[in-house]
Amino acid sequence: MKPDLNAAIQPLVVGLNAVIFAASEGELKVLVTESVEGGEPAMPFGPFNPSAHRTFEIGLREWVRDQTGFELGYVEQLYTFGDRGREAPLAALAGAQDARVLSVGYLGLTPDARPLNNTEAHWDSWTRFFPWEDHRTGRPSILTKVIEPALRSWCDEAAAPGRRAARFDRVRATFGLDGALWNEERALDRYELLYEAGLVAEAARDRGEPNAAPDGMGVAMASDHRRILATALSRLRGKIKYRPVVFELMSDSFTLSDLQRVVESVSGFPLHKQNFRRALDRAGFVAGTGRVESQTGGRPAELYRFARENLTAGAALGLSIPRAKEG
Amino acid sequence: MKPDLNAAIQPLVVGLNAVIFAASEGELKVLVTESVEGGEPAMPFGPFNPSAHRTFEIGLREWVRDQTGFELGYVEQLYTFGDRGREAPLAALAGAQDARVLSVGYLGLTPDARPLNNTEAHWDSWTRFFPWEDHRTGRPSILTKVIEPALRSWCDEAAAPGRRAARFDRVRATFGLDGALWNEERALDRYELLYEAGLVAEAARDRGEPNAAPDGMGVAMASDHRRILATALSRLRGKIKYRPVVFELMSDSFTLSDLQRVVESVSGFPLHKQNFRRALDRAGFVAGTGRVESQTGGRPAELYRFARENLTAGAALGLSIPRAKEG
DNA sequence: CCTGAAATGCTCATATCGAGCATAAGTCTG
DNA sequence: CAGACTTATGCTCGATATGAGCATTTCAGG
Repeated sequence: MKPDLNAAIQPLVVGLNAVIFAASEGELKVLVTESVEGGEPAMPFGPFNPSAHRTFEIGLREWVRDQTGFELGYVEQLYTFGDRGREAPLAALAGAQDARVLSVGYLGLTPDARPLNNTEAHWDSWTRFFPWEDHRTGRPSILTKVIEPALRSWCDEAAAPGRRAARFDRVRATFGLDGALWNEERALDRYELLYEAGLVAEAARDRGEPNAAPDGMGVAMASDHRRILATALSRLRGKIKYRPVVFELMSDSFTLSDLQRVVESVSGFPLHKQNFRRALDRAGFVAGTGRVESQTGGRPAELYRFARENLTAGAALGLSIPRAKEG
Repeated sequence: MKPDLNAAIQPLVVGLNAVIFAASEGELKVLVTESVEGGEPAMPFGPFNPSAHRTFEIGLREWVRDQTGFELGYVEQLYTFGDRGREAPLAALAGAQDARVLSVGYLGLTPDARPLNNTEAHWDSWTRFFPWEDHRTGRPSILTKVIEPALRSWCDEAAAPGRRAARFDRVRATFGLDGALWNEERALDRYELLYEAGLVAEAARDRGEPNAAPDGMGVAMASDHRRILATALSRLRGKIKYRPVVFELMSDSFTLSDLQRVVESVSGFPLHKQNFRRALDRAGFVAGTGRVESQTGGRPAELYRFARENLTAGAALGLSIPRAKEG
């Protein structure tokens, strides 16, 4: 009955994975490193060195600094990935053999996409990896033209009628089909479902089969990095609603339209401008600075700043996301 | 620049930690195992064996089955704990030496506190460990009599005036002092703050000092298990609001008062009965079964069941928590 | 000075929320 | 067996929040 931890000392490597988001020109970007051997893009990751680092976070910050020259700001732990089968692609990337690889994923946010000190890392819009998640200019055509038909036939492929129905229920809820609502927070569920249905390139790759994914399904990433990115996007989309984390993505002063563009880029939906402002106002998140920004193309906009001092007072710490009618 | 994962192969043990909640008689209970050597209660935990288990979840389920005879139902990953300093207490518990110990914490929910097949594990109300979190019958006196004064003087202990103010802001927001609202989801923040302020027994214990915590601050647990339990409680309190997870704690049929009691026990607050029902109703989460339960002490209550079939249809998947005025 | 583009201000109908009153249907007590 | 008590359940009302859209303001540029 007595647990014996020593029994578990086996080849085991813990990696740290960072999904780092920044906003530039109203677009949410992610820090991407081109992988060394494969042609697939990856995100900053590296070993956790237990003798050097007192905590994961310390290790991560050092790691990211070394690899990208970038100093992390806000950081939170995402998820720990430990399924067998992650080794192969990671070993290819990093030279580790015969060891089980666990990764602790972290989400990092930072005000702006500062230039990087090396050429292997760059900022990329997340939409490259998840084109079906961007509804800012209407429902993406890839959904209607490719994904929905493919998923429907994937449902039909199931053997038993019961399993067909179960598959379809899942597809329906996840992708907002047949009247169900599209929930932007379920980005991870959608990616996992697409993987299961073989509609993203990683699915066949991980089984050693030739690519069978349709065109337009976004750029595949090394190992399970795209899954980790989906985890981060889902988390951020959820968190933004109940913690004022967007401001971690903004610089010191910004116009309300800037802020709105960033929130839209995160959530993937257009917002109703007036209602967005009203909500901000009520929450007391922002305070005017008196200065204005006149390069707006129209009436100059007042510059605002994040009103940290009001935070403890207010009740709700979330940003309401007043979706506009799609368009 | 090329990451070398092999460099990180060092004594490293990954443990799995399970926080298992069940509801019995309207109380949320947690599965507690008495630790073998120390006198402190612990929660089921054990090594993750990478060669035997394809995923954490599989390892965890097996582990819990062996250790408690209990079959897990709903399970979700909580957090991975990796700070240095966790080894000492864990080594004492489990005989591991000289290795860095990481734990992947999991939250498990199960309908009812079934009897267990051994005497080392039992169900315990979470309130034993966090008495300050139970506001069902009003603000707990330990808050007013012990915690608030102690925290205020902890604030004053800070050297610089700026640090005093920062401490107080944190205390105020975390514990809902001076007009700020008590947010039940911040149970983890509260535990961590109490730890930092030396008000829970673990704080002095981990530094090898004699206990300095006031009486009534709940039962200390082995290693950082109480922190993990706080993480689980926070997570559950949050999750209940946007996913219908409460039903994982209910048996097949239940009265609405049963359900309400469980939600109250989770959130630590009394709810407004009529509004709670209205919200349930609107969300379409429950369906009447026609049968009634007459052992209520008053008018018999209809028995309801979780209406899984309505789930995909509805928009909001959360349970609204209409707090009643404290009392 | 007229026009287009944003920014900003305001209104209105509707939905939701917090609170409390009222009624129903059992058990318990004398 | 009536009346008290207890819990379940139904319903209403005012206060707020939300979704939608119209109106006005203030720039830049011809």
